[in-house]
Amino acid sequence: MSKAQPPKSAISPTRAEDYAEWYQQVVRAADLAETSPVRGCMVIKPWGYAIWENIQRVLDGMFKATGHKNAYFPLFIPKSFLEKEAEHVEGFAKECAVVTHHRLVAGKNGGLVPDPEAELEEPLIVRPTSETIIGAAFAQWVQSYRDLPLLINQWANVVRWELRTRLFLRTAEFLWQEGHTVHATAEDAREETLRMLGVYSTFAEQYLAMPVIRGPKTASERFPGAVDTYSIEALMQDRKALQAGTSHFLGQNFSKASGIRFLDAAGQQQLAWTTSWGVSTRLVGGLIMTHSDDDGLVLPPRLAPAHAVLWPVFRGDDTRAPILEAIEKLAQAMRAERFGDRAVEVETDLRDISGGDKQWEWIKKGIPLRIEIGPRDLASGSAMVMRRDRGPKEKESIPFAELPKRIPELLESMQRGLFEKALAFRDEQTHAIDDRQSFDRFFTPKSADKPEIHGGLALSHWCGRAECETAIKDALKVTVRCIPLHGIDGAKAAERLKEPGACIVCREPSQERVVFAKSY
RNA sequence: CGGGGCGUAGCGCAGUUUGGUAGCGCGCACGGUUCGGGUCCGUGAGGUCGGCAGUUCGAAUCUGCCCGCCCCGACCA
Repeated sequence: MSKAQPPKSAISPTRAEDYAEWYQQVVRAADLAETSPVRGCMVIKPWGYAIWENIQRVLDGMFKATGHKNAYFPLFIPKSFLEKEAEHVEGFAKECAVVTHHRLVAGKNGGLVPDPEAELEEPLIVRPTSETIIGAAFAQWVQSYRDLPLLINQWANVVRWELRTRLFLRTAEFLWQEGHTVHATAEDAREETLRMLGVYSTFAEQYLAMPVIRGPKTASERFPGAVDTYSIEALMQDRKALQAGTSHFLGQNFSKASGIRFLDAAGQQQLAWTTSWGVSTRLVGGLIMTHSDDDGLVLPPRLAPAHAVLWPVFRGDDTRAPILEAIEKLAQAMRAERFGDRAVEVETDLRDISGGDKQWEWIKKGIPLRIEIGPRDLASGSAMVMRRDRGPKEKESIPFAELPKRIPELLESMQRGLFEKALAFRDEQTHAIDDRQSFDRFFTPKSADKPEIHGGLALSHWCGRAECETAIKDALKVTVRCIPLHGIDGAKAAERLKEPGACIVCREPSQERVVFAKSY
């Protein structure tokens, strides 16, 4: 075979060539997850799961800091529970896994079949979300206004029988947290809904380095059974929006369905007000699509499973021992430093494989810092430091004595740089569009057969009517992502929201712009 | 679930039209070589060709049914 030329990029195809395929290759090359023998379900591998663990750790701290406690509820939901809230049923019925038997027996042609004798009296649903089963518990727990607010979170897996799945972005089973709270008044519940939206938004921007727009969804995009649904929306590099977290004000719908009542200070029985909110392993997909490049995964340092990897470069046996010693010493010194809310985490890679392989493997895994020590470094008392947010061959020589102390600063600058880059990208792809013709052009690819990356966020006027929303969706597959609450960060787009105009479809008057985009 | 594509070694593929019982590259193991870099040479391990049934002396190859994956739609976090 002809001599293998190093490819121009470590991931093939590139983002521009085939974004969907690029995404899958990044996931694979970084060893984050793989498909499993179970339809629509993924195996999350250690490097990917460690990202999720970091997400969990940080969010869990934020939930506790806002007064929430963790609990755990059953995986199974009796069918009758799900039937209690009309809109909820309609929303989830079509994607539920159902358990009907509790025993298997040998079948006629070998193998196992459900025992007809062991059919359940009432089928159990594998939870697609837990409002109803948690509501039943809450009805018992809440008796008095003194029991409120009740602030509970659960870390769990849920199952939604999706027709088309993609690793992390949409899987049949996914991991998430779901917060469920009960309040004495509508105001308290609304405040909680927005508080948690704020927590998600802070987390997305400070940890995932993923700028988000927050605001309420339109009626058609609401969670089944919610009075109001709020979301954080992020823009991916293919210029499609990703709903990265949701927070719902459920009004009294689920209290009514589950009988969550309490006696107020005046001794009157009242229906409670509830909320729910959640983020899932989808955040990992969002992280990947926000920062990664044609060489693979790029990890924001705050959530990276490890911050740096050290490896030796040998040249002859006489330098071996002192280099290994220097590696170990430097790793220890680095581990004594802190970055954000945890110790600096360092891997050492002493595998006897070629330096090039090692280099590219860690690039594809997205580790923030790669550090190597060879004979020349040893002689000069320094190490070569390479950053994942710079070119693969850019190196900086830093003396051993200074390096550990500089790690937090380096990581911080990378974290900030990733956010700023993502923000600048979003700003570039965000446009105020006022006429339908420009709107259509914006969302129509030049090549129909093999659509190139196109579109972005359109800030346009909308009259608020569902039929105009549907018209856009049917024509262009573009939807209202949300109605921004606090404007949008980024210079150009910021001040264009709260101004009067005419609906992009029907030209009826509108008081503010909303965010339109194609989405995941 | 509709349209399209595809299932052959861990990964990427050839072989299927013209049936004769499996090959290439990468990866993996070992030896050497090289090494501030995705080395090069050699040796080797690894496959019930998605599954079941049929046609046939003989099936990766032909026929039927089923399963799964990917892309585009509908649905959705």
